Amino acid sequence: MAQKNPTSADQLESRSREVLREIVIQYISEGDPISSRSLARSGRFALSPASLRNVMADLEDLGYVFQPHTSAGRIPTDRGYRFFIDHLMKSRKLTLHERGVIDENVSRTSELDEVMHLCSRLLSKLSDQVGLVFMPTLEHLTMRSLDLVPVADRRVMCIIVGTNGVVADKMIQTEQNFSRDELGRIARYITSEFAGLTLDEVRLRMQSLLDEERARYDELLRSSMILGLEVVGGVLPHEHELFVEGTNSILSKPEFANADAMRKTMLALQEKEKLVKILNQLNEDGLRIVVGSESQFTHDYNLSMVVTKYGSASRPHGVVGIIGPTRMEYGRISPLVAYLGQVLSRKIEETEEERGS
Amino acid sequence: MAQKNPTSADQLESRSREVLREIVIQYISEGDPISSRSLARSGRFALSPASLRNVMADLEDLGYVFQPHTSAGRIPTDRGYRFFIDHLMKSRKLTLHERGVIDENVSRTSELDEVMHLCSRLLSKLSDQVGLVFMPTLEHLTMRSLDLVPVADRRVMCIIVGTNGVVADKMIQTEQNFSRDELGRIARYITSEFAGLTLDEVRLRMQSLLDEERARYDELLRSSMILGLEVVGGVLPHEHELFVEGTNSILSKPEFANADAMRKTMLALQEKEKLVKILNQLNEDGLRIVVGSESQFTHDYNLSMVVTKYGSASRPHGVVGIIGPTRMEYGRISPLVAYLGQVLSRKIEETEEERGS
DNA sequence: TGCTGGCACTCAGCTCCAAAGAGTGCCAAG
DNA sequence: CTTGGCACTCTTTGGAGCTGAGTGCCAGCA
Repeated sequence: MAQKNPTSADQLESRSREVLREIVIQYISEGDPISSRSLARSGRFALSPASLRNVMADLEDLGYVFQPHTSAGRIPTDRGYRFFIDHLMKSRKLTLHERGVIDENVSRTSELDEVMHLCSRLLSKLSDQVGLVFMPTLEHLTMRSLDLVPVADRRVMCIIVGTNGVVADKMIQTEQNFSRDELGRIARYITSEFAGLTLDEVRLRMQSLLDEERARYDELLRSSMILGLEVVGGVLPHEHELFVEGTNSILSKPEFANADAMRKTMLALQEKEKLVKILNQLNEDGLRIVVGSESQFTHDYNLSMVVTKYGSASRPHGVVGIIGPTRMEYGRISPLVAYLGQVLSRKIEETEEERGS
Repeated sequence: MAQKNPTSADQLESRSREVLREIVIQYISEGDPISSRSLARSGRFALSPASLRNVMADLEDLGYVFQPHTSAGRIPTDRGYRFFIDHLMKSRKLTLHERGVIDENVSRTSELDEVMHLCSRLLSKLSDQVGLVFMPTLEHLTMRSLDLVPVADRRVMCIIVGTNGVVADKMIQTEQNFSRDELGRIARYITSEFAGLTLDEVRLRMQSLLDEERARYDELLRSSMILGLEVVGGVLPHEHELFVEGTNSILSKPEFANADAMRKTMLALQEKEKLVKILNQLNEDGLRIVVGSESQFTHDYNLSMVVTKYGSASRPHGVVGIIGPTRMEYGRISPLVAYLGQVLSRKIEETEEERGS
């Protein structure tokens, strides 16, 4: 019997823990409700099915497992998964092969944008789930230089290079027509004046400079600020960029075998804004696993996420991870995500150093 | 009885034509096999169901319709659709509303890339199908100017502006480190030397210039050519860009209600390379409708396309259209696609003129 | 000759039922 | 506390039977 109450749940009787673990593991690999007999057959318990049934009934009372119908085996609840993940799971190490594939691929690319794209593809492929790489707002990006290139009548292409190697580009419409030389002068001015600040800070200072007395008679200053605000002001194209790769792989999962579940899932994955919101809310460092009902987003859909933040130690950068059915191999996927987080972070630090020198 | 043989099919007896037309129209709107009775009920024929059955049997012999099983009504075959499209279909005019939505939206955007994106969204929304806009290779793009911006150690951002307003950007790795000034000089040199040529021609001339005697001692020339070839040589990022918008909408079509069809369809839509290949093969001008089995791509999937080329009169540009289940309202969708093709073309011509002046 | 009503036939889809199988819960005995 | 046994529940599967929609064909009629 369970002498623990549901609220102080992290101390299940040792036997119950083992049973719960076995249920989750078996369920993850089979996908069917787990019966007392199949637990007994596993050989992991010196107990008869009847005894296991008692334990299972307790686990059900505590809300860790449930039966889809009276005469069926047990399936872990989200709560059961949670407990499994927090206390029972043993992460597998990465295989040499996985590590090799990642290292090799990543070493071949140098452009940061590409690396991120690559990572989401790799994640998707290696985990057979949907890979995510999220590159958060550039508000905190530190500007290293700005370039302005005339493209057409009153149309200017802006290129902002950040200290962390991220490059943002944006097309803007200008009020007046600037010549190539004027644009060059303005860009040099802005670079010299604002390099080293975050875009947020740049925006603030530009605004205040524009309000100052000096802007009245300093033509270069004024047009620079007006143009600059245009650049920094709006949403940059790369902002909130979210790579979602491998939606296919999720289509063949048995939990989405019926058309309705499939449709719902696909629609959910298209709602990037919602996803971005959730990802933005993650504020702990390290690996984070969100199980089904724990999040607004994954709530309805039997979806879970395994994600981690990446970025240089000094400056958090974004979120990388996978999204897939709640019934997934957390033990295999967690180290994968963790490793890719590390790889991305290292890559970013490398680029920063390179630039620093 | 049909006195025509299947091969000279475009001259069906007038009555058969009407029946086929009615079958296709009804089937498109209902989605269920069409019976002789429901044709009779339509009031369009002064004939009894029994007589219509005879006509239908003829149409079946000629391969225009088929029965999913012996005691079911008739469904058009791909061949039936083809005949309908070529000879029987009456295109509806665009509604004021549709026209309004398109005009208003398009007039609000000026950036060409954005316009294309917008068009695929509009198409998808207005047709409730998957919208496509395909921007073909830039090989034939005429270069107006080139800019080179240093981004990091041996990394350079290139911006090519075409005479038609298309802007391509690309990040390249260089052998040596160029200063901002050097890059500026190189860019100016290339622009002055090659503006007005297509990228293909640019590539050729650069290669031959590099092989010339002069390149031995003219340092600027040599490094310009090496860098330039790097820029023009590889595949540019925008090349083959294909916007696919509104995959959601297809998910709720009844023909994809079962999970398997849905999965296949989604997978098909992800295969952009294949799609690009098909789109590239379209070489007729004007509206083109590809029905199911007529194309490699749409073969397996019950998919059809309605597409048209767009671009200025002088220079074809790309392909715009929709993709959806074979059972779709061709009469409503065709003018929509045609109109969007016109709109895009006009937009492109406008940008060219603007630049020409 | 062409059209039509009638009729036999086919077939998908639904409901109903029975049997099988998988599992559970509970109890009494070890 | 464990366990074998047993009754019970519930899903799944398959078959039988019925219904309705539709067809093809034929014979009679204009």
